[in-house]
Amino acid sequence: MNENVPNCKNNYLHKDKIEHAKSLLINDEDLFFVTQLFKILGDETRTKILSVLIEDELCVCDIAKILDMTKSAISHQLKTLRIAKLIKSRKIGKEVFYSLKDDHVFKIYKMATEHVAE
Amino acid sequence: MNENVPNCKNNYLHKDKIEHAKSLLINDEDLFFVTQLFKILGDETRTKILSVLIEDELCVCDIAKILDMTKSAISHQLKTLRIAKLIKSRKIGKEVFYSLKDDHVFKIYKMATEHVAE
DNA sequence: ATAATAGTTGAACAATTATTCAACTATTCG
DNA sequence: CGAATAGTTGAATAATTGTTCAACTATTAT
Repeated sequence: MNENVPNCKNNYLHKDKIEHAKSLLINDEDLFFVTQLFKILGDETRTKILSVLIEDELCVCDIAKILDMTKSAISHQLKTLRIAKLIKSRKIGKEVFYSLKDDHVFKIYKMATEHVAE
Repeated sequence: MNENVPNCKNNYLHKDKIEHAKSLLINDEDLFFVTQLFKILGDETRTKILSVLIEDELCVCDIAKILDMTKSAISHQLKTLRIAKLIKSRKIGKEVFYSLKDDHVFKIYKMATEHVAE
């Protein structure tokens, strides 16, 4: 099943190292949620949407205009962002206004930008 | 081309808002690099690899054993992480040891975990 | 009530990508 | 040298996913 098990003669040599590293392995629950979050942030359209919502709420149509994309495409991505609890919405008449749920995401972006800036 | 342009009667109403939001739109270069980084972090295998490299370098075979995956799969992902400059490698004999390049990534993870923890 | 508009939704399509497989290189050891 | 081992690589496959399209709901205005 796993080609590696019978090989790697140095197994005994690195054994302690491996055991210790195993204890550092991220647990399944954290892994799922953190990876999920990064997957959501790893899309250009969603990043753009979040960036224009920094200071104020916007309706779907506004966002579509700013990004020069269809309302449908934007709506799909807004749904993804809403399910991930990164944004929230409120309806006024026919319009639905979206805004950021908290500033955690921007701290993450800021940190990522710092990393990238090097 | 864009279904939205002729619609959205409230254009005049939200005009200032839209213009201001446009100025907040993340620029193309930052967008590319930040999204690229998050794409790389948005994979369970890569996240696991980074997590086991927190404290010490490991060879490909060690990582493969810890994650119970083939050396080939691990090697492919290590290459991705190396190209993204998240890890570095050094060769000793037949073995190639991989380690984190800096601790930026873990600050990002830490922040993401905090976000997720809510 | 009818028309117009804002937004949502599901299916289809296209593009991306993680893993597998097999073949390959490089290094060590007998 | 030849055998064994660590790791890499490219092609193929399978799964995921972002956008489009068309049809739909909900709200407003005439």
